[in-house]
Amino acid sequence: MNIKIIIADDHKLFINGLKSILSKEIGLTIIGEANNGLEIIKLLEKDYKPDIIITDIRMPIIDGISLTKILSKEYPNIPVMALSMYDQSADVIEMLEAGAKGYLTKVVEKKELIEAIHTIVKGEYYFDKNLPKDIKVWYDTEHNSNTIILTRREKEILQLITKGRTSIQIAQQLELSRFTIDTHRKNIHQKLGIKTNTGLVSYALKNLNF
Amino acid sequence: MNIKIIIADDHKLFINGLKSILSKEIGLTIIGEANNGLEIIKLLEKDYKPDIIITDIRMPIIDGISLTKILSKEYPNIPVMALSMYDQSADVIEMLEAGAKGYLTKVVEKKELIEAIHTIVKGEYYFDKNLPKDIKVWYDTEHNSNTIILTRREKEILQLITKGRTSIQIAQQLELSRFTIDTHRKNIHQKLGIKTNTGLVSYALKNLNF
DNA sequence: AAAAAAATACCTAGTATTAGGTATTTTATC
DNA sequence: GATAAAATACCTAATACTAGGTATTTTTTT
Repeated sequence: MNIKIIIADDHKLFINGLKSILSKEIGLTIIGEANNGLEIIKLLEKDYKPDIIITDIRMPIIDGISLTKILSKEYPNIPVMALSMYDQSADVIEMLEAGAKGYLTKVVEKKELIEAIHTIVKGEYYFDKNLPKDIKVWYDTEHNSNTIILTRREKEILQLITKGRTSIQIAQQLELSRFTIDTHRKNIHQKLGIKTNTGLVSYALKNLNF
Repeated sequence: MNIKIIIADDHKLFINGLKSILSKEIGLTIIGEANNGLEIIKLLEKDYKPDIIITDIRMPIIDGISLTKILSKEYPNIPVMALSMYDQSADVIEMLEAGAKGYLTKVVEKKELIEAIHTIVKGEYYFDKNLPKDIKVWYDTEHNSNTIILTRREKEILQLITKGRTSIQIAQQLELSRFTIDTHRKNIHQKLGIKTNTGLVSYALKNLNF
């Protein structure tokens, strides 16, 4: 499988370096590059279909964090990996909260970069080994990407959402309050990092057994 | 595959007859019966999961047409087949507009009944061969179950809906008015007989190539 | 038995979808 | 060139979802 990549960084030299590294790899193709977040969005609107977006955090016009927030809402199926100079927890956490699936600092070597890309495209997440290790713990408990950590109730409700039921219908069927269903919904959103109903259906049909 | 059936008819004798016929068939199980539409809904709320619902049109409390309207909205994945004494076009069309996937008159023989059940459970539709033949033509052009009769624009919009876009986002992307998108949405709803966003995603992922 | 996790319920406010219209313009097809 | 089909746009009102909370009870785990 050929992995299609878009890179965003305002340091053009860095993009060039990355391109020369990645273009030599079999199975990786850079289909687009951008110097800020807005350009990424424009590429996607032009129907570019990357398997992963690699982005810097600090960029003009639309920065990496804002970009990731937009992408994780509008293009939930395209994973974002941060590739940044900064390794402060605050940056990392902001990026991950925005929806990024991985975080590398620019000191990583080629091998780790490629491993990270493959890991993220597979649907898992990846953290730079140099990052403060509480980050991984935090992410695991907060998002938990791979193993489905939905509770029994949450799975039940997700299944009903997938079948097209509304919150009120689910509440009636399970003899619960509408508010309870909405709370579960929000928890599901948070756990899966998916914030829309349609995204949930899409996720459930692709990843779960229903 | 064992097909689970629920039957609704206010003629208890008829239900009994149907039961005795169907229960002898391998692969068919009647998991519930009801004497009116309301009872069907109650069964479903009790978590009965039929693969098909066979219903009469005229019934007390909630009639077959109202029932079908409710079901096609709340349980869009459970197909409804009408089994009725009446073969007037008006009845048939009302039933089909409500969302029924097939229509048999009670004069059909066992063989055709069983064929109809299998056909509908497969996701196709079925019409009694005795029905006025303009019905089938009407249904084909109106709903068109098998071939996708969505226009280019409609497909494009459905694809964006499946990706989790809102009407406003789609409007921005295609440089159209939000109202236009909503109109297309409604047309898609009507053509596919699916009235919810989640249902559309579900349909698109299962039946279309995206 | 205490702590943690899961499930429950409520609130407000904003945004989005659904359902019921009507109506004009553009593009294909006959 | 006429007709039909597709695409466009607008309106109102109701319903549903999303996002940000808080908070209690029940169940499980340690």
